[in-house]
Amino acid sequence: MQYLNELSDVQREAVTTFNGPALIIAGAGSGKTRVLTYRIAHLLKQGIPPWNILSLTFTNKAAREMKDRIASVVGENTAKQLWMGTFHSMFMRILRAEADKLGYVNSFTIYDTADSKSLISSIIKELKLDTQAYKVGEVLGRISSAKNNLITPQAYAANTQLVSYDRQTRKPDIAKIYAIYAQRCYKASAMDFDDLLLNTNVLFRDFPDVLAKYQAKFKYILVDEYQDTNYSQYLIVKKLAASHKNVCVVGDDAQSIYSFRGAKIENILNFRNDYPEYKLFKLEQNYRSTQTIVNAANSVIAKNKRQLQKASFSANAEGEKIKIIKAYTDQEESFMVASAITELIQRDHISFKDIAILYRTNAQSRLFEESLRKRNIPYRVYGSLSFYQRKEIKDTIGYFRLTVNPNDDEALKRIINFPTRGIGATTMERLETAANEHNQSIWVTIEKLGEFNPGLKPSALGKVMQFYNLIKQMGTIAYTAEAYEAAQTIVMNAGLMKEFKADGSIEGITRLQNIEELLNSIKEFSDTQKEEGVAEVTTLADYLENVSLLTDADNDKPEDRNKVSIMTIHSAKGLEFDYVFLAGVEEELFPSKMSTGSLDDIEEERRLFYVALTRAAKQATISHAQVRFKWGNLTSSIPSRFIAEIDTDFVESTDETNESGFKDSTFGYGQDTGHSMRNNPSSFSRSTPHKTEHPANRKLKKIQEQKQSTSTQGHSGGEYINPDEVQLGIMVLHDRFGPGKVTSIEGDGQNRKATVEFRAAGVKNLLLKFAKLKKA
DNA sequence: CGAACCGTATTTTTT
DNA sequence: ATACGGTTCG
Repeated sequence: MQYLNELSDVQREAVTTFNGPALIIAGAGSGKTRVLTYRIAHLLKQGIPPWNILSLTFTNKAAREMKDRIASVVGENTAKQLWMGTFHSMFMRILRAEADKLGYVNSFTIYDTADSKSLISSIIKELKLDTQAYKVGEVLGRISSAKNNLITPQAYAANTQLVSYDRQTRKPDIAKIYAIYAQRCYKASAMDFDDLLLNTNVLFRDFPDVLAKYQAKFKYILVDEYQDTNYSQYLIVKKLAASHKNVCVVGDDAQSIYSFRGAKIENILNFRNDYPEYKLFKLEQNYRSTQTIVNAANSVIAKNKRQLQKASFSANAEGEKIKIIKAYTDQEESFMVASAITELIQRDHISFKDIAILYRTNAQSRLFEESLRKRNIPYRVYGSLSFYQRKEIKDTIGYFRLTVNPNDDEALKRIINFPTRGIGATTMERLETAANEHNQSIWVTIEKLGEFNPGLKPSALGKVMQFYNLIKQMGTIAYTAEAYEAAQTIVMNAGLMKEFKADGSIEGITRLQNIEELLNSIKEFSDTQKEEGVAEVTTLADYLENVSLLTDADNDKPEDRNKVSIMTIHSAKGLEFDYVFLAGVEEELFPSKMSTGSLDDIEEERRLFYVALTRAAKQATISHAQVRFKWGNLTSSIPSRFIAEIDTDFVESTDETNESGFKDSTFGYGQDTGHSMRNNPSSFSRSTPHKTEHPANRKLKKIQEQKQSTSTQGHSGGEYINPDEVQLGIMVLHDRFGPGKVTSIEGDGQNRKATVEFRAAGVKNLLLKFAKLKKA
């Protein structure tokens, strides 16, 4: 039991006490993963067969890494027989085995968010509802949260609270949409992400013998990130553990950041009620971060009301204080962060892989990409647009999906006219109407054209039949042929290669490369399957099962191993980096504008901030900008309240920094608001964010107003700028410290772009902003 | 039916 | 700004 020596006392206790319910409260960096892996290794060493252990993680990546670590203790052969993965992937596996009981084919499709949205959008149009009132994302959100709380369409319609809420928000027909949506998914033999959990609950509820089977199978259950489980997940675990109660949950209430997805922090708070005989283990020592970082993070999270008692501490070096980068604009922020990274690399010889830039929203990634690229710093962006969400990949996979499950209407609608084969809107509308009338998929409708009689024109009919035969002929190979060959054949026969090759543009070439990458990944997948002896022949159907739940983070390429990581804080959960740059820490961005409504929302944002800080092992740097481009407009921002909430002992203070951690000497908008920031620094931090408009912004707005009014040209030298007068070197667009100088003009006539350079006080002379000038 | 054009909404976070 | 959806013209 060599591994037991590598653990602290509490950790060892948590590893070796393996019977009965256990709650492990694991603060950030407390060696949680280590405890989980050793606990499982320990179970295996006790002679528990791996297939009796169910271990649920938050991401595929976490599962993979944990499996590897367990393999190094107990051997690969044992480790790979563990049931270890995300809730979604594990219960998908069970649902595929039991699909017939719920009336699905076992090759059922997984609808991703895009599929769900597209289906909901067509239902809204079908019902002739106001698309302004019924926003697809919102409707999906309502449906999703209903599902996560195990509320069926019938139950939804009968739930007075939900219905009256919908009525109040002028969306009385959500129940109806939900019902149709569920029905359509069902007839397409498709499940969305939430269905994987919902249907598992249905399965366990309606088939007690099936539940009993899995209860007996999974003698030991472990759940990671328990604070981020939703009701649906909670209930699955509860049911499975009901007889033996060997359930070990690990989590940290301070890191609960997924309530928008239905996660219930109560699950971890209420564990003691469900299992009164539970044992509690508190892992409070942070082995990851410096004392400064841990103390700083603690000082912020202390502001939250709802939390379990826990004293997180670090015995590591004190470390450097948290740095604050105050930038004038978002562009400058990215520039300064890139400079700081360059310095780390050149002066301190830090590896790229030990550095991360974190932010609140994906949209912030672009500027950092640009500034890193300019300095030749290799980086990898996680999240944003995943490989699998690229159009060409979705189109190609659409063919695979349709051949595996022809009832997959969303796939069919996606590709029936791609590449274009003359099947247009009218034809599709007729087919869909007929399909809906008979409550069948579009595919079945095509098979029964004679019977359903959608009234297609002869020419359309011919084209539809041609498409039908194409897919039909591919259908057989999807289940029989080797995945890679099948994929290649389909890509060729569908005319996809021809379509992609025809486009010689840079983007077109990238698309082609992406398709090749997809095909390679299929080959890789079936090779691994063969090596592991999973199956003799890996079919396309097998591949699809695997790919449907993959995310961007799962697509790790070897060449990405030493790069700076750029990602949202949410995706950084569970990761750690020596140096963390936390960017865009401004009011309305972080905390998000959407989350400033209620105390609960703010507390979740604060937990998110806590997660962000505690990703850093050696040093955290926080940056914020005063002016940011948002929807093509300059908007001014004030530093986030969270910066002021950090105990000042842990924040680096420069002579320009006041006690709340902000420089007060740079850009105040005193002239506009009537009170200068310089005289009143506290108004910067705590008070409600007041909208002070940046002078440059005001000027820009005027230009836009002018653009819209066809009559006035504006007067030169006055408040308006006459586009015709914008020439190199002239001064336009005042900021507080004076006018900006036009340094370059691109394009001509209607679409000129002028680059205007400002000189901001105390800040280097580097601000570049442009105004798009159109002739009125 | 398809390409080109125009107007509008978009930004919270993800399995 | 950009991407998407809707409309219009060929």
